[in-house]
Amino acid sequence: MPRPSRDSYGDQKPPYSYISLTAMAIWSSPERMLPLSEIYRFITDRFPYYRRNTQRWQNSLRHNLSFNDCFVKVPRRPDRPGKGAYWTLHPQAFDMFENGSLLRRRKRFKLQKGEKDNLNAELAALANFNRAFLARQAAGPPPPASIPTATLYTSTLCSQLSPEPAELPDVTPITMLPRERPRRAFTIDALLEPDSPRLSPSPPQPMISLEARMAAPYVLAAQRYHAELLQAAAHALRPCYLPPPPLPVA
DNA sequence: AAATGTTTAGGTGACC
DNA sequence: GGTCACCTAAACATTT
Repeated sequence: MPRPSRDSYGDQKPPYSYISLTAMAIWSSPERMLPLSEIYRFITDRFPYYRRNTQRWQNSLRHNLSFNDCFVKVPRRPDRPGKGAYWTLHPQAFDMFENGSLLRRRKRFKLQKGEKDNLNAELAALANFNRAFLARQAAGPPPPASIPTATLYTSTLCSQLSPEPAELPDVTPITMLPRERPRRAFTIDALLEPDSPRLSPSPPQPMISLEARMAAPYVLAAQRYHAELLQAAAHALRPCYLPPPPLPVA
């Protein structure tokens, strides 16, 4: 399917659903996650049809973001304050679309109750951590006894963080992914685990491995997000929790 | 106050 | 006719 260029449908309504348009917008961003305002901007930039009646379609779009499990709300980083959260695609939602087409989904993406609860708990913990981080910054360095529970949560991430991931290849926003996708649990811990052997099958199959990597933009974005977050946290907490940096060798 | 997010409800068209 | 995906409207809550 051709990639939609700017104004590719003129004033005509494009044949994409709001879910498709939103996925497209998210997919086009370097971090594979966008705030609502940027999703709006992506759509109005490319599809003049949506420059009119903005209240109507934006309400529908927000409804879709909340209603559909395929979209995941990621709390803002503490160092990027602003209104609203970031939105991303659930990693397991990448094969929603039939034959890589955004025109129609194969089936509705629905998380099971347990999966949804886990995800919500993780994201709530992340949001709590952000709040605690901001409060801590406002109040100055805290005494060690006051580590919030969310720090425990993130400390488990520390040991699992891999180095800064390499940049993803630029992926055309209109083509969705082939079959292969990660099936790991959608918890922050699971996301930060190194790829399982299943994703890098033996004997090695470079194409599948690459596809698998491309199919997990949220994983990479989350890794980057948390690496930066924890770096900032470590920096802020160093006076209390970390040994001083080694003295330079004379 | 405005933007953002959630939820409920009703409707249409395609498909089986 | 039932089911599903999708669209629209609206009321309300939350956040900045």
